[in-house]
Amino acid sequence: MTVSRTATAESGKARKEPADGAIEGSALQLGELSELLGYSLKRAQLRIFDDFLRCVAPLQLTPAQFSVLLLLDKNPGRNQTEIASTLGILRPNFVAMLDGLESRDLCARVRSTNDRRSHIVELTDKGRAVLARAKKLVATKHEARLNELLGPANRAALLSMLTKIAQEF
Amino acid sequence: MTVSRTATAESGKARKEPADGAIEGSALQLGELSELLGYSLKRAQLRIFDDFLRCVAPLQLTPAQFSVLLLLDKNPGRNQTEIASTLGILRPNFVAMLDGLESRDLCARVRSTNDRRSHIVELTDKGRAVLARAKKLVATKHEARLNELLGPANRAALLSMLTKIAQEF
DNA sequence: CAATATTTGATATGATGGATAACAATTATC
DNA sequence: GATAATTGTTATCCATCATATCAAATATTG
Repeated sequence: MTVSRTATAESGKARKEPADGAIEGSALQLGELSELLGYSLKRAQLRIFDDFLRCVAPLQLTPAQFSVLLLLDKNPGRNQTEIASTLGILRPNFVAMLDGLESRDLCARVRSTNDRRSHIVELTDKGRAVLARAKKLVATKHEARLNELLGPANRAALLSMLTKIAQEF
Repeated sequence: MTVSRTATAESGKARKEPADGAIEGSALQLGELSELLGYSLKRAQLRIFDDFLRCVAPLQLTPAQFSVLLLLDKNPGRNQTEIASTLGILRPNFVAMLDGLESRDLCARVRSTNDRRSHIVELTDKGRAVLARAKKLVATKHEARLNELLGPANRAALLSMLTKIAQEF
């Protein structure tokens, strides 16, 4: 869409009228943009990711990294291809990502004995510990704030619709 | 998060049991990932943008370009900084974007007479025509399909919540 | 079994979006 | 009139995403 982080401007300064049709000094009219679901979707997503980063900042985890750790925890014994594809990450791009996590000793590649081509990706103890702390931060800071804003019922409805779009649209 | 376009894998092939704990051959467990709002948000956003691109493909407009045209139409007489910042685009990045639209004769930069630093960005006639066609495509193909999936009431509720998150979170 | 095809992780590379610093021209402020 | 701020622009960097290709290992097939 567009919809970058903020790109602040309009610090509220005095304007003079421009003689042509525009209402100067005022905020621009979003118009039909505010009815475009994709636009609000993108802006909301950026906000949520920003807040996620803030909440998990002490652990230095991005949303993507967090999702990998979560997946590793729930799915032991899987190889890179399986993990990556489940998250919609292309195999080539997953290599550097794993390198990052492995270099921090959050997970480890282990050669599979069944298929010596593949690397089983395992959570390390440190990875489990970091994941546990991250989960707590996400739950108590990030998701809790969302619950506060929307209310539990609305939050559930929102999640349900988003999942439906992701799966069925 | 992660959440790329598709990165298809798992083309459904025969597996053999791995002797360790994992249930092979089955899809991976998303686990708590399916409760993470940010995750669903990102996946839904990618789906929506993909569909938008498909629907507007005949006009070769990205969501970002469409949002610019919409904004220009509703806000004549504004300069680059105002347009860009409203959409959350950083001024430097908006230059190339405008270049693209201007080279296709969808809009034009006009030196302001009041402030000769700034460029007023105007929709051209062709820009207006393309925008009109784009609006129709978006309404009849893209948004209509969403309405079909969610129902009008749910769609409105979804939009409302996303806007709230974008504005208040 | 041998030949061929496929899969896995990896590398290189390109395209795109987003962010910052710096600059010339212009305007605002003091 | 000197200094500061703003506008559009360029250059540059970083991250994400996508494709082609490769060697090693495995699967398939004749």
